[in-house]
Amino acid sequence: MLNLKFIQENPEMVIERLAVKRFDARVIVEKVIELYKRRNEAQNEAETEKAEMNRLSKEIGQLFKDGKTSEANSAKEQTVRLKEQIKSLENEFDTIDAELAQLQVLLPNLPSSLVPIGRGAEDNLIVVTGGVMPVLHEGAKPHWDLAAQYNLIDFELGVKITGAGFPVYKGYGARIQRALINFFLDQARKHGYNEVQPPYVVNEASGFGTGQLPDKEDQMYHCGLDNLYLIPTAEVPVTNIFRDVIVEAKDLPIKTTAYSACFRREAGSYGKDVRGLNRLHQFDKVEVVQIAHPDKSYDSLNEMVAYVQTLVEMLGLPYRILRLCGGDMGFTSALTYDFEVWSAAQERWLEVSSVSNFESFQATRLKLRFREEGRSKPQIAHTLNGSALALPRIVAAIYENYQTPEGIVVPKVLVPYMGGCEIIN
RNA sequence: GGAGAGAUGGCAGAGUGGUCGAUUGCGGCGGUCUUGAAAACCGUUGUACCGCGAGGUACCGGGGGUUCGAAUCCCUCUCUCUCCGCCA
Repeated sequence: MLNLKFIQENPEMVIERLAVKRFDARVIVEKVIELYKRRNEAQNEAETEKAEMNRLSKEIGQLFKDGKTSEANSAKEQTVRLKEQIKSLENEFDTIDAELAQLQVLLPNLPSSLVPIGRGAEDNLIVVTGGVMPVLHEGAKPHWDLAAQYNLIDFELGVKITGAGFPVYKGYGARIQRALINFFLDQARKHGYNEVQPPYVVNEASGFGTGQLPDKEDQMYHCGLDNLYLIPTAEVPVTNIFRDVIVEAKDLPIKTTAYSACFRREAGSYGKDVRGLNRLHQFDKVEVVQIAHPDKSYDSLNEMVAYVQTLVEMLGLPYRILRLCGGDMGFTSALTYDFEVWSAAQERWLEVSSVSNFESFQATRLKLRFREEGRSKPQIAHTLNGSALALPRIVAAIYENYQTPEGIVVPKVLVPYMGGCEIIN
């Protein structure tokens, strides 16, 4: 979330930048400024009275000690009125403070100056295109047919056990999942990411820290009895490792990776988007997260984009990298690059990764700070994350792009992870 | 699930109504000493908000209460630990 003082000091800039995200912030910003001022006034008055109260209390204590009971008792009478005033000022402060907190979470993050103007997906900027488009043989099939033909994924069985969007992977279909997870984790480790295994269920504070709550609870599965949420991405538990933490500047950037299953309710999705592996309620993903110095966070972002690029290239998939326009970006992001791979039988691009710099937006919520050498005060850090990578659409593209009349060829880098299997048939 | 104990600064651990933002130890930082280091000794060492500043306010798990005054007393919630039971 945006810092209140920052909003108060730069109202026009906030309104202007948020217009890029097609968000009209004027009413909220003006309200924030007004409330902020009133809150400060209440705080100042309350604190003045409290200082007086503290002074009186000490005096009364001393009077009792000295045996001057009647003087002490008359001083006590003075405190009655003070107490009332303090109480009412504090109530006012609390009320305004709560209103401010509510407004504060309504404002999205400011987009970086690199963000293209635009309304939706059609306005995203293609910054890189790579890989070779495959030429499929006659009778090539979409991945859901291939999955059935080679007995790799059983969608109906998932429906029976749980419901739509929870497929059962079988045989080589299961093995290639595990192969991809291990491949991605090994690559991340080679690029300096520390591997962790986080919880798949998080509490409210964690959901708030990364920005899923309070607004997007309908996208997460909720365990009502315990008031916990199934994670929609490992970003949530991994980034929350650093909630309420002050790190040393010399340790930045802190690079963490984790595999997790991800759970998304995907309320409102329908049509061809949900066919096969295109959109699932449970899927596997390896995530990379960085905690960065504010001066260096865009270096981190570029590094992460370059890293994800190596992954799709090693898998030999045709891909493109998009810089998301203001209208298509997420609420919490300042700059986002999406990776899409070509799914040759569906003849469509599938999003497989989203790499974002959140700047101080999440870190402000998380109270994630760093301390510079010397005695300077802690400052808010920057956070970034990216999928590296999300499995289902990668699997869909591999099945479709690598299909031959003889079977599905296993990408070279995965063969060692598949016990030497070079073709699935 | 049953019974009990507890939650204090980076960590350990005192503090049961006032001078306690909090004894002390360890760790960290600075210094003395040393060719250098260690040891020893001395000093220093939380965070947030308000204020140009001097300074003020808040924070001893969260919330509420008693009191002129609460880390300390009361209520409540959450969490942790120990033992028993169950179980991967």
